[in-house]
Amino acid sequence: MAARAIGAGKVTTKEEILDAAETLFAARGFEGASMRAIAEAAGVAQALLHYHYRTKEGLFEAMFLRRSGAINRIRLARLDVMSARGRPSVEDIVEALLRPTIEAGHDPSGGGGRFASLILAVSTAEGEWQKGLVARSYDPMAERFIDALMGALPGLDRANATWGYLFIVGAALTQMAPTGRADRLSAGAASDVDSDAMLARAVIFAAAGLRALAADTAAEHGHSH
Amino acid sequence: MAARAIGAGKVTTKEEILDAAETLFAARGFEGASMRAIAEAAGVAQALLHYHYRTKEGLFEAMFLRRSGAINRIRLARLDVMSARGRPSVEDIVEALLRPTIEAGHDPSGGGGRFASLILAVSTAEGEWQKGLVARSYDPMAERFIDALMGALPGLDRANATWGYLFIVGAALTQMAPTGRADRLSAGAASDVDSDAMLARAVIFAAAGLRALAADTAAEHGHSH
DNA sequence: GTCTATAGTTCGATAGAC
DNA sequence: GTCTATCGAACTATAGAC
Repeated sequence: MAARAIGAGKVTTKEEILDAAETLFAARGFEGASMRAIAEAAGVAQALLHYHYRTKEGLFEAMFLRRSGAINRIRLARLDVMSARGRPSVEDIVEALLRPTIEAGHDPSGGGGRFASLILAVSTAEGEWQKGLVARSYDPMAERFIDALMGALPGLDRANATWGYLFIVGAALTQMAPTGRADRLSAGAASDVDSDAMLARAVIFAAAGLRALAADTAAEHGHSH
Repeated sequence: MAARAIGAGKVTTKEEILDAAETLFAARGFEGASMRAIAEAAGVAQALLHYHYRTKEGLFEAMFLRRSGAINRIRLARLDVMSARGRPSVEDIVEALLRPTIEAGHDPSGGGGRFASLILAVSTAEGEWQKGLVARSYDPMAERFIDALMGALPGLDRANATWGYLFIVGAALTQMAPTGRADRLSAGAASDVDSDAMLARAVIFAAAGLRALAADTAAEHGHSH
């Protein structure tokens, strides 16, 4: 039925503009997507984009915060539910972290699985406003998940929990964009279209990696003290 | 003395253009970096870029293939040396895969640690010529490392070895770009400026993740047959 | 809130002198 | 091989009618 995953009520013009912006920014990058092309994709005049979002930068920020906010609310809600039931496992935490972004990719209104590319582009950009956007959007959520990882793995210190968190997000995000590389390199045995299979592997991979980092931390502390 | 890491002889104008292109493309992306800005950074007239590389796309390809070729030659040479001495460990394979890209980041002539962002941008771009560029540059090397991983971990099938390879590359590449996120999220306990510390963690994380994927493969085959 | 029209800038690429 | 000068197209953003 393809119900909208963001916003409950009627689809406004402002949201249609954000949808078009998300698709085009994800496909062509910030500089590669023009206001003209976004306006055309949204079926409105170009001047309307400036009326609603002032500048191209403003439009990008609004688009980015809408999607990242929706994803992070789901992530934290799942973490809260799990924590209320007792101490969650590493696997549960990793799944709560990764699955909402994958499911956002299934949302037909949005970038169609390409929001992951957008996050990567923004986080590696050099512009100050883009670094700030990443920090505002993701740091509070990231800190909560890093804390949760330390809670699930006694012996994992903050440095290793942070590395682990960043490794997991980097590993998963780079596989969410539909590049076709998995299919080609595995001769069809793995497919980046099958995001559920990817997620299952990522959880196994990440949980084992985190446990190894925790064991290494404990070993080092044992040696030096 | 900051000797050049690419090319042995005198620094030609063509190479100076490639150096400037690498820095600017990495910092601002393909559309964000203009031929004007690259020419100015290289200290030559803009028309000279077109004389040597025909189009902006041609310049980008030449720049990308120079650096990726240099990195991949080192990777494969290390893998060959290790393989000649016996069966290399998972840790050795992962280190041979990741360290050359980190060391390319130390090369003062190049993108200064930002070539990693460039690889991420190209691999997640939608353009056909960019996907083709990634395939030509990296697939043959990737296949050799996937084979090596399967050789080091009996029980790891091709699908899991491919996922593992892609997870490792994605996890490491996203941490090589100097975003400052590690410092901020860990309150200074981890730093993305210290690439050696990052590499040590990445090797531990990746090796454990791969072993877990191998164990899972074996368990599945045991169940279903 | 939405449109048409356009100002002002920057872009990739080429012509042609040296 | 390197330069200056410039063309034509595309860009962001705004003015002003409805």
